[in-house]
Amino acid sequence: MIKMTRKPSAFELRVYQAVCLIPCGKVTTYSALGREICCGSARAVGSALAKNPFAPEVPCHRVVCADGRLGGFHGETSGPWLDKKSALLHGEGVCFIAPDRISLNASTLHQFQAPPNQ
DNA sequence: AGATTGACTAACC
DNA sequence: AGGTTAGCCAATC
Repeated sequence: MIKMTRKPSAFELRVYQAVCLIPCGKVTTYSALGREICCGSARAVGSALAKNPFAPEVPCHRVVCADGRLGGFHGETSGPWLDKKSALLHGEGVCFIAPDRISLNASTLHQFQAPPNQ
């Protein structure tokens, strides 16, 4: 049971909102998210998602590690939920290079900022 | 208020 | 190529 004794902080809400913007079939990394919203520490982002009070509302499964691994899901770094995360990403058209690894290509990674040059 | 942990990342060996 | 160490930011104890 995830602790939700308090309402999410502004920082966490920022993370949830950013994740919510990720379109289907694309993913983002904790660091990329952190850089976009505030700081650059993926830990803060991951920590926020770990509490994720908006489970199905926020497509937290679209957030993966910078290495291309899935990272965690439902507050667990391993388990049946991780399998679900991979299944969701695969179902959305994400390119997998391994059962637990996805291809972090420009087509797979979602960019928050619109392309500056085009 | 201080110390520890956490869905991370990059560097080093 | 794989395991360990150090760095970061915010939340929780």
